[in-house]
Amino acid sequence: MTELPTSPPPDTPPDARHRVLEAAEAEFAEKGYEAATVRDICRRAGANVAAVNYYFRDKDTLYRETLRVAHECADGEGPGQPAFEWPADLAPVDKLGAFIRHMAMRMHAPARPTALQLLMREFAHPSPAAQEVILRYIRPKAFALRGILEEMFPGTDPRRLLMVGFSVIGQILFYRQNRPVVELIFGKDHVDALDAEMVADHVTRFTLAALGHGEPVTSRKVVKSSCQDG
Amino acid sequence: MTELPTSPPPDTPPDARHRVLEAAEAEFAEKGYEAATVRDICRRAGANVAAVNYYFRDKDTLYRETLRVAHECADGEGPGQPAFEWPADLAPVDKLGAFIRHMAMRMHAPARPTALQLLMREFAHPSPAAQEVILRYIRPKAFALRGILEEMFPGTDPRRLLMVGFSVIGQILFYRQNRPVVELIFGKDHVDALDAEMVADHVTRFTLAALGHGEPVTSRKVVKSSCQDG
DNA sequence: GACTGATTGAAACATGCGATTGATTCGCAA
DNA sequence: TTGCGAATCAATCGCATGTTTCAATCAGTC
Repeated sequence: MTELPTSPPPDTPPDARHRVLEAAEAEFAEKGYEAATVRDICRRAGANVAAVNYYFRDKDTLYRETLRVAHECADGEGPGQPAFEWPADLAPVDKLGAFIRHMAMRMHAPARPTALQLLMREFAHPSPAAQEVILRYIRPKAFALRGILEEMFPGTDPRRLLMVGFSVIGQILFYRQNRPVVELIFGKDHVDALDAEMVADHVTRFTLAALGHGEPVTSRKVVKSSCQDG
Repeated sequence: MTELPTSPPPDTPPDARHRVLEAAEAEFAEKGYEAATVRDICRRAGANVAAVNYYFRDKDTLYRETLRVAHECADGEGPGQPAFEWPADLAPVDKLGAFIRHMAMRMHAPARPTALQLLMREFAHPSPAAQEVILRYIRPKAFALRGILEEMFPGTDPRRLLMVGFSVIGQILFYRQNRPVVELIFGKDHVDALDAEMVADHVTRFTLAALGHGEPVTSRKVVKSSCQDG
């Protein structure tokens, strides 16, 4: 068990270790752990097959490390830092709206798409290596949402608030987790038309209406400007 | 390319072909296509490795066939048959409630758990072999929901109704697709406490409130009688 | 009982995988 | 230049996988 070489601080041009790490992120995200091969990863990175053994110990360690940096780079938030920072005097209702919009944006146009793709894969079928990542990545956001809901409805049954939170997150995640199926059924065009802004707006209104704030979603009609559909 | 042997009608005790098919369903559902091996499948089926080549051509064909029967057995509905059949004079609002309850039940306690697990795996990361299955399995349900919503809100912008449908399905699917993550964050006990009945009830009230029917979800508090509330 | 086709069994084959080796090259200080 | 550790490379090893083979066994028929 010798010491593994680590990369220099990120001021130099991308060295082999970084290239392998990025290639691994892409390959693992696209194909999953089993289907991705170290040969493909190294070919993609322009490195030799031995690099994965030289910089990381083996495929499994490479995967864990890839998962770790993906978690750190998925969005700009480092671990321990507050997940969201609004003006503290913001009304709870507006906090909820900001939360929804924030999450919808992050799901629709993440800072690092392949990283999020990899994490989503882990969330669907968590490997034993993913527990820590899951806890650090999602837990704070879940608790932030719960805090908002508790602020909005103090004294409400926790199970109810839990399910309300799930309703919020479930609505947003749907567009991410089931996009291929939705595109297959309704056509890619109709799905692409639903950008992050529309989704965020809809989920916010749908949720607030369900919670007794604002009017029902179907009361006001969408203004059909130039978009063609019946 | 010779003819593949097919099974006799299902009146005989489970023959090798059926056993392999069932074992394949379980293995593919648990591990995914790549990680599942034909050796494990055959060992689980109590059959020889050659059986997969004898009854099916190869692993890929076995997978497609497994997917096909999983689609047929996931719930009692055959292809072409109407996905839902209520009294036609049921009020649209009640149809929506029935749809939600039906789907929540099917997701929470499916007739054939491993089959649904396999299908959900395909929905998350569709393989080229899954398109037909997806179209036949989900499409009718999606259209049924859309029909209900159109009936409830005639003349509403289709995109809006589409997103409303996604909100409904997203809420329900969340409990299925993200159960491991939720259990990890909030604890298995708290999640197990949310049975299909509670989920169906919550999603129905949440959705109807968002659509202007019924009171907001947080207006009435849950009566914590013993454990199960009505 | 002997023939025939369907089915099963154990063994082997070919391939691609992850992992490893040992030589070679590179960067750079002495 | 020389020397030395870091980094890279082609080549290979052991192994698990999907697939194939072919003989053995079974069920039914004549």
